[in-house]
Amino acid sequence: MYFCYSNYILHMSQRIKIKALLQSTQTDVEVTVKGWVRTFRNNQFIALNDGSTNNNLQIVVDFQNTDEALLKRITTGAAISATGMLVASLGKGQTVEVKATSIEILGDSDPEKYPLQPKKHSLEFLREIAHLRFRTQTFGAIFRVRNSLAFAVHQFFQNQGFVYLHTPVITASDAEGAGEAFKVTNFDLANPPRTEDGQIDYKQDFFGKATNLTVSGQLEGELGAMALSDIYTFGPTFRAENSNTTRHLAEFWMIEPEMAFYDLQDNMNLAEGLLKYVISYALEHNREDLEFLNQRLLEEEKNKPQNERSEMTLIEKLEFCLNNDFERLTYTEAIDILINSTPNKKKKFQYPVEGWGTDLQSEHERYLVEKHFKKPVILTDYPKEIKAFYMRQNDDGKTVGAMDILFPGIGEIVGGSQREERLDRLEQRMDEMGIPKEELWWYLDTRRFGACPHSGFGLGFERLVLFVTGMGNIRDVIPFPRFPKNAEF
RNA sequence: UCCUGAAUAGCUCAGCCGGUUAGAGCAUCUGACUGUUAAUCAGAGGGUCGCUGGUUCGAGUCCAGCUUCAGGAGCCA
Repeated sequence: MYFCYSNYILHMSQRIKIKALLQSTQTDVEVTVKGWVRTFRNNQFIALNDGSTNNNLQIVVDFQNTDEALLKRITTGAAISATGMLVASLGKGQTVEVKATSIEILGDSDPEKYPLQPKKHSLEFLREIAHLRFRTQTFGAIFRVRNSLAFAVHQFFQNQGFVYLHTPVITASDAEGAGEAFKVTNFDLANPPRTEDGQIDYKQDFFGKATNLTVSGQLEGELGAMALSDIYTFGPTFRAENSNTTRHLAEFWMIEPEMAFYDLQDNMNLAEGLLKYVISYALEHNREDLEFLNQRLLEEEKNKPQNERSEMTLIEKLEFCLNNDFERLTYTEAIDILINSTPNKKKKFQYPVEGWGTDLQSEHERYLVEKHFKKPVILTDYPKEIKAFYMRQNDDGKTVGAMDILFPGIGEIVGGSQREERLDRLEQRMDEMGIPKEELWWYLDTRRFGACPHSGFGLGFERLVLFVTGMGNIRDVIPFPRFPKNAEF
């Protein structure tokens, strides 16, 4: 249904979303609202929320003229429908309220059993009741922001003529080396068919070969880009790593654009542009939610010692991110900075930075982003030994055209590269790294027929949501997180 | 997977050097009050102290193993 706010008010018989109502300037009209009771104060005031906004609508009940049995059923968590006059509020804390003429209980909520109380709950507890945590202010705000970010991602790419490409969720190639994959089979696991030498006989499996859930859509994405020019994927990705951290999930959503005729600079420009676009979109369209999350973070950090608190509030951090260019430097330059850094000289790093060639540890990345530059950093041109086979080899013979974007508090949010388009160089690297060329014949075909310079990257969607909402644990920014020992709900 | 820490009422936590009947705040229930903002006031109910074993006259407390959770590390997005 297409609508504007004034239309809303005219259709009195219809249910009105609370967001529209609170924005309305019209009062003294009869309205019907439906939602869930957050609290019922003083036998008189219902704080009603329907998820359209973080703010509650106050429903005033004439308790002296209302059936007592009905009043008893207005409990935290109950779904109700309320009809009454929208009036200017007599109390403080809200501009308008609804003076109810009738209240209907749509769904009771037994207060003895309903786990959510009108009080602060720990994020750990809410994680255990993830099916109900949407009903809290924090999670309502998080998932509205997540929604906006997802929409903005599509809008950013669509505005530039990118094609949204659906790469497969089930794949046969495990050659990418992007992490442990979950196996996909319809064998009876207790008794799988075996070959004569006792190996599991995947020829008899559903796909006639061993298959797994995708760990990346990149290789297929490249195939699309070699005809459509600019594509992006945005879908679920699966990693069977035994990762138990605040920034890893076994099932997460990843955005992977691939662009023909893009070099590494173009690639970085696109990634930085994307991040800034979606952040500004959220700031514009989710102001109230972000202000709530901003406040939540301030409250949380009150309990921390001064030196552990953020220098900027959440919203300041997001705005700062928009108003400053990301710092771009090479891996080699980063190593120089780290070697000469105070913590390295004072041996404060757990892993001392001794020289060129090793991968950066989290503490090194954090130093660069949070202490040295104090803004997002793009690191480029890593040693080829620590990067994937498909990255374009630089002329120096030791580095590749990789780029990682590091964000404060998150670490790596984007990982990408210019792709190696030269067949001989690519095959040579695959041989060196033990990647089976036969399995990836279709990938190599793009280098045989009309190869061209091209680039792409992967953006971890939940890490983006983590950054924008200021939350600390990735398990709190996806509705139902999957991680080792947990696939509840 | 490794390191550190934790697990006590529905939730958040206290419980000292091992010692009688395990406490508080909030929530819930009952009553009072009725323009409240996590309402307030009075009262009540609510516990296999994560699980299994061990030490001990005696274990919420000490020891071992396991499970789960949190934070950090690795793998990465």
